[in-house]
Amino acid sequence: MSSTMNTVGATTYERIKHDIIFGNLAPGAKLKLESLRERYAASVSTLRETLNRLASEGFVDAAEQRGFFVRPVSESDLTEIANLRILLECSALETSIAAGDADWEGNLVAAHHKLHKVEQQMLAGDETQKELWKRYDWEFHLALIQACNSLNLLSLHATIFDKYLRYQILLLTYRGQIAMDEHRTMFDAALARDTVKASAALETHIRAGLNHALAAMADRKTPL
Amino acid sequence: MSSTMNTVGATTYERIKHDIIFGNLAPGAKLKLESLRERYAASVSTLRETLNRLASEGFVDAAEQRGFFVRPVSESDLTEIANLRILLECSALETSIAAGDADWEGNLVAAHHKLHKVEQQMLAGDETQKELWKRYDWEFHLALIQACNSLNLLSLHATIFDKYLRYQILLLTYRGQIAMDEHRTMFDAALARDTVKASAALETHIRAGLNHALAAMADRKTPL
DNA sequence: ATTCGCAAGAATATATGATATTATTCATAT
DNA sequence: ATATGAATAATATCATATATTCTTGCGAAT
Repeated sequence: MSSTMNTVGATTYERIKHDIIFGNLAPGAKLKLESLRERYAASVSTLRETLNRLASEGFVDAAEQRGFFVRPVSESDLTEIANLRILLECSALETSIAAGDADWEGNLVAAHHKLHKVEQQMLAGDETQKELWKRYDWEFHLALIQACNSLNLLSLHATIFDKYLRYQILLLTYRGQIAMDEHRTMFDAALARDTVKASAALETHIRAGLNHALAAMADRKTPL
Repeated sequence: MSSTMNTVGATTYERIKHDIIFGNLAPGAKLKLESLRERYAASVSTLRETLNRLASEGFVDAAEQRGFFVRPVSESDLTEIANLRILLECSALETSIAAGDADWEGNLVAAHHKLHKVEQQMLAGDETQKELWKRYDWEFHLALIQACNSLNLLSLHATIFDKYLRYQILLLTYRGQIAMDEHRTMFDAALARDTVKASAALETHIRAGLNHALAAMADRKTPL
């Protein structure tokens, strides 16, 4: 997420991924290379590189000889993603709490502080902080599992988290005070090294977010 | 894995991935585009597409402006991969056993039969069947979790399985009779819908394979 | 009249070789 | 030994050529 991007490939990758997650590229939309070339000012070859990357991460569908499409959304897919996030993040959280050292604690305290602050602002009605909230939410969840000692796990989790985030953005679901309390519960349990409680709180947190999102998906007038 | 591949990109992807998993491209090796061009008879752009895909799956490391490398191997990486396989595959197995229908059972019986047959041949000293054994082992494990109702989970698992496979091939570890018995135990427990027993057997199976591979890695003269 | 089959043309995806950028190497000087 | 800088090698990017799929329109059959 660093702001200084060297190569064209890296920047267009970040931009397209961002546009998919934030709904600027609608679910199911055809990604015509010629249109993308104008929009992102990159050559076809460069675009194909990034689309192939995004395809293997699951943000894009690649149909042999027929081009690329933004991965569609569905209730079943959202449910799968949420369940996977629970599986991966709870597992990582448990090992992380068991292995975390002073640095881990310090980083976690900082991350929670920043998240808490922006959550209070949003609760007070300041909607302008949405981008920041999303970022601090991510950094808090990452800080929790950072000490899990598995780069492979962290990498898979990061992708799943982004997929989950897309649904959150798409459905504009912010759960306010409740989510804030859940974060606090996780934070306290993690610092107290209460693995079971922290993991349970995390599962509750994600499952509540899932139900909230599924409900929003159900009473949507416009189909996605 | 279909033998008929249309596009150059798809075939080179399969070939390079295969060569990494089967050690024809050594861990850590530099993947120079010009060399690959000769070896796989594809253009630079096409190769870059496949290398980017393989990079986001974790078979290749992409170093900004410095090219591509075969992902190195290490004991810690192997341990991470094995733990992830346990996490994903056990979870999938549990839901699959709970949800599997008659088709699932039928397919599972067939898969186990084929695996068992080739395992007996290998036990009798027929080393020529190694490729087939590897394939049937994969198909058996896939058949077990096929009914888990999560394409996202199956997709992640497939990648992890391949990474685990690379270590198995690299270290030439075949555990003979014991692995055969473990497969039988899982198979029986799955058909009997004994979720707990099946899951425990799977974890034992993977953990034993991990220890076997770690031991082989430790007493290796030639470093990887 | 409507559906189906099929060819010609348009649109699009795939693949290639050429060019521009960036890293690495190696000789030379401090 | 370290630093400097030209020569070399490799990567990143592009514009274009080739192959494939999609669309359209026409005619034949039901």
